[in-house]
Amino acid sequence: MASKEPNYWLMKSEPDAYSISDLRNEAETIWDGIRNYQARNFMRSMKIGDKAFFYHSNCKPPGIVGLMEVIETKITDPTQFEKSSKYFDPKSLKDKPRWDCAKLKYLGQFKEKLTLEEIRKEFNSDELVLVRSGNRLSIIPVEANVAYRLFNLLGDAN
DNA sequence: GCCAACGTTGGC
DNA sequence: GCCAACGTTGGC
Repeated sequence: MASKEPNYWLMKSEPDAYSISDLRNEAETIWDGIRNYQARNFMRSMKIGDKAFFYHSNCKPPGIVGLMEVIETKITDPTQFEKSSKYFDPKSLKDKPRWDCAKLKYLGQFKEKLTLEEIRKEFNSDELVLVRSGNRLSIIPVEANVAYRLFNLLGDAN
């Protein structure tokens, strides 16, 4: 059976909390700590083999820094049950977890960060919701044609 | 530090 | 079900 084209995503992380360097060192990670239903639902719809742009948020300047691949899905987020975690959710039940996530593997880091400012020059908010002012969604679907244009802007990866 | 853009919560 | 109050995200 021929493999399907991957879907593309953009996933935000504050580099102070978890950066592309951290992922490069660990090779793979579960994307835990998502506590927004829309973002969770997007993560639920990820398929193994999908690609995701790693976006550094809340830093100067924010932008796309690397590329990842989805290697596992439907993982219960363990932090929801950890009392000491900032992501602890007292309303989540062990036999009915509220939060789950995907596992991502490091594919590469781009030689140059593609900044939000540069992305704004190329895309409007209908093409890529990331550039909508006030956008807070931490996991964003990316249409294939938008992904190809991003790759053109990004150039080579290491 | 400010604030726009939401999502969530809870009273009614 | 409405909506005011509140909290969070994240650019600037």
